[in-house]
Amino acid sequence: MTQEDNCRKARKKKTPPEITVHRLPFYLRALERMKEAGILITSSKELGEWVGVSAAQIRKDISQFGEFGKQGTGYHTDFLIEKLREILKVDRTWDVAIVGMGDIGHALARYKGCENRGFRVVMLFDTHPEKIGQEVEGLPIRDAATLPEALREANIKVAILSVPSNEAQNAADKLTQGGVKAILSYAPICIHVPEDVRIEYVDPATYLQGMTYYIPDESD
Amino acid sequence: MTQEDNCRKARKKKTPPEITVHRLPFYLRALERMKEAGILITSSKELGEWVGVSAAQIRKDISQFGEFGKQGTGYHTDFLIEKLREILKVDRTWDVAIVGMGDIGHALARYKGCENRGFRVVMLFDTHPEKIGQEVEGLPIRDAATLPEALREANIKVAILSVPSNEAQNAADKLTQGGVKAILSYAPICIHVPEDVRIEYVDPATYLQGMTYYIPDESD
DNA sequence: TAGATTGTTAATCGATTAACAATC
DNA sequence: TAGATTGTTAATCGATTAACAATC
Repeated sequence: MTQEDNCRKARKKKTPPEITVHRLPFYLRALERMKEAGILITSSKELGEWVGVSAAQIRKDISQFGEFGKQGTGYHTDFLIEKLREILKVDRTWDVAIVGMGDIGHALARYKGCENRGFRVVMLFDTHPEKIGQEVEGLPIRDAATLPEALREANIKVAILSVPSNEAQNAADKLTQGGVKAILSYAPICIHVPEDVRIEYVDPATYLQGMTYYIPDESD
Repeated sequence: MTQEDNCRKARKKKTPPEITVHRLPFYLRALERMKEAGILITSSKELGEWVGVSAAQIRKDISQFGEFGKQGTGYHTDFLIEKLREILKVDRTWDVAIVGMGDIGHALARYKGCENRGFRVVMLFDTHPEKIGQEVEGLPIRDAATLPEALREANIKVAILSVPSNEAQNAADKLTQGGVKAILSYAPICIHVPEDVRIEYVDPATYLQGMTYYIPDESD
């Protein structure tokens, strides 16, 4: 396929749906585990089984971003990992700030699960005077009042928000003022951010409440 | 509307889509905050603004479960809160077990954000001998080998899974053996569970990776 | 070549939105 | 009564699945 063809295609194709982009990290993680397991080449069928998605869905999703497979063969695990990392922009390491050093904030500051997956916690913030100055994992907790400037200076684009609900909107405003473009919020409320800022919600209680609906009432 | 009408309707109506059920906890949380703010009556429009959803969506979602509003008036905040709690089955307190007492597990054991929202952490488990026996928030960390029996005895239906990826499937199997019907997993991999068990994934790195895609490359 | 699997198109399915009659 | 807002229906939009030609 020539460059011209690629161009024509890119023009014709719509931007990939958000729901597709959100599945990519799962594909990436499964492929990394496959690689660890020594699987060098895989198929949409096999990958689908690993991530709990249909083979057609996998192919459709991946093909939105290019032609990374080979007919009759499948996908080279290594190559697809590399491509997905590029697409998701986790072929680099993003510096991350945590705002709100309660239990969740503390845990995330210590958590190593985001390392090697594109993220590194580099700054911690809180508003409580008694917390400011304390160290967690070698990082000092800074005064949240200094947020926008500190983030801008350090060119931080990604933040985790783990403050109480009633402080969340205010803290998010400071984050966006500081140039943050992606926020992971542990507060169970809708936060309003500018168009070019993404926000995702991961409050555990919210998720649990969505599951108890399906638990049948006691009758066993 | 008569009881007969209600019955006929219930028969005709399909079971509410999962995506609707998953929005309900957000509605509930917003309504609780409205109540705190002294808002006694609200509308689909106002609630929609609080949760970032269209008014039509709100009405459609809520009407799946009954007629809780009044034309020309809106919804009584208190009444709708009560109804949503019943629907989501969080008008009671669910005992929760945490499996995997790493940083996330520790944080969730201490976290108070799930209380008053239908959940209470009552049991902690880990496989590491050096952790077993330790206390967190007054709860002993138990041997994960005793999982199925302990859960069944205590009639625990809800669990949080915060073990490393490679232990997640195994731990989930023990949970379902113990009668658990809802699992909140912090491991970034697809876990296979029986049909009557729900599982939700909340790995922070996975969510962050879905957002960095949208951050434009440096050019500012 | 025969078998396998992709990338893509068309068909199906489901969710959201718009509109409005019902009614408080 | 006039104004407002629900619950619901029909129209639109988008996502998933099925099927298959292309091709390794």
